Amino acid sequence: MSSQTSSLRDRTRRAVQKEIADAAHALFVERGYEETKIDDIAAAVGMSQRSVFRYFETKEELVIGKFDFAAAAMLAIVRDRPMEEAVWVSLRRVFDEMVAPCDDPGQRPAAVSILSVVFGTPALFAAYLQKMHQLQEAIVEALLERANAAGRPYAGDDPAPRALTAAAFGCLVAAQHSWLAGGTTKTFAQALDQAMAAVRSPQVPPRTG
Amino acid sequence: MSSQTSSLRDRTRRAVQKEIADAAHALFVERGYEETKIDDIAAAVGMSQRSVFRYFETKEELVIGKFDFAAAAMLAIVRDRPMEEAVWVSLRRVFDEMVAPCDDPGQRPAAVSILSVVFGTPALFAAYLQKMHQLQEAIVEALLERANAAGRPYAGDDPAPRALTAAAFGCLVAAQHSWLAGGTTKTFAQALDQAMAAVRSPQVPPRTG
DNA sequence: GCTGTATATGTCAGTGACTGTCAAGATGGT
DNA sequence: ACCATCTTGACAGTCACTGACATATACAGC
Repeated sequence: MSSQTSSLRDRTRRAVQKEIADAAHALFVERGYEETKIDDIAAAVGMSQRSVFRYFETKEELVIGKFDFAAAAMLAIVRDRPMEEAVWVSLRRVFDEMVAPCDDPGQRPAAVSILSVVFGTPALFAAYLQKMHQLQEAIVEALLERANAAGRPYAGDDPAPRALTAAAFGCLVAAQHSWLAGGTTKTFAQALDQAMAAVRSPQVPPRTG
Repeated sequence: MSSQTSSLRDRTRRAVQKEIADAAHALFVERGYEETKIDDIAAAVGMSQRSVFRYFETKEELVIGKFDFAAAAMLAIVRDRPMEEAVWVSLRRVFDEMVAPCDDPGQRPAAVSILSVVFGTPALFAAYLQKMHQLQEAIVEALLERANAAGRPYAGDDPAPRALTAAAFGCLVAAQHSWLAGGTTKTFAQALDQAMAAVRSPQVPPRTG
């Protein structure tokens, strides 16, 4: 019952998890998500089907589980941003966690292939939207706490924080869609900034043609 | 091969569909979605499991298929709104199709029970988000066509229409969530108006020149 | 009425994601 | 070396969903 932050067993577990996810990812890109059976993934890593499900609750988690890492970092960002900062700006900073892998030359190919599979597979996309919604709820919670700490709490039934966060996530997904559809020519940061500016332009709207 | 808008067979098919959906709905509310098997629904309407799947592609469609009706009406609204109207306002009018059942005393109990099941069942909620996203895409398409018809088309890569629509749908879902969580005390129209106002509060008409 | 064609339905077998269970094996601490 | 704990494979089972085939029912023309 050692409560180490990272025991040996924990580390090996993470390693095996990564190995399975990588093998699955490769197969998904190669043959497609639906066409790849759990047995194929199990065979690729030399395990039984049952053991794959001991590391991932569902097939979808093999792909969208990658966003769980970002989730923790995003919540930390909400808390660390200056309390006076406008919510919309803080949310944009939160999304930097999603932007980074897409615009970093090293991680970009992997990020694009993941997003392509997600956006190209209805079942996966539904799971992705759900995960974003969970994340959204957690961020709303963090925003409420931040407002409390700042001494200006929201009214109990004020829909503003939830609505703003939902709108921002809408922009995030819309930006991902546009960015992928446009052949990922510009940076994802640009696509996201444009989308978010279209909904809530800063004080002075930039020249609109 | 009669191409009537509503042949006898079409009508009986709709009737059977409604009968199945109603039976399923009752069982879902009574025992819960996951606990209700397709066989239970089939037995309730005196059919085989196979026949249920001839009327509904998936178990989820038994619930969220109800939104397909609204979808067609919503697209019509986009097209019928004055072309000068701000997109955000048109989207609010589009959502009237979702508001009506929630605020009409006659349909309200049914609407609330459906939304409760959807928001209370992760698998269903994921499917719901996906369906809203499909609807969203269709509405973006309609907005683009409307802009074309008005003589001021969007630039090919302008993320504004998609971002605005995504943000509006975010508000819709957030409002539904708040409305349900708050015990449906106020009207849903109020909840939605508040949410959408929080994102684009005083709709300042863009100074184009 | 009779017949041919299209549609609706039941039955059966099968796939694939996922779960519970149990026994055997590997591991880590003492 | 020993024991508690974790890990694994094997097996059987559930449930959503699909394809195939046979049968029944409906609707047409004659």
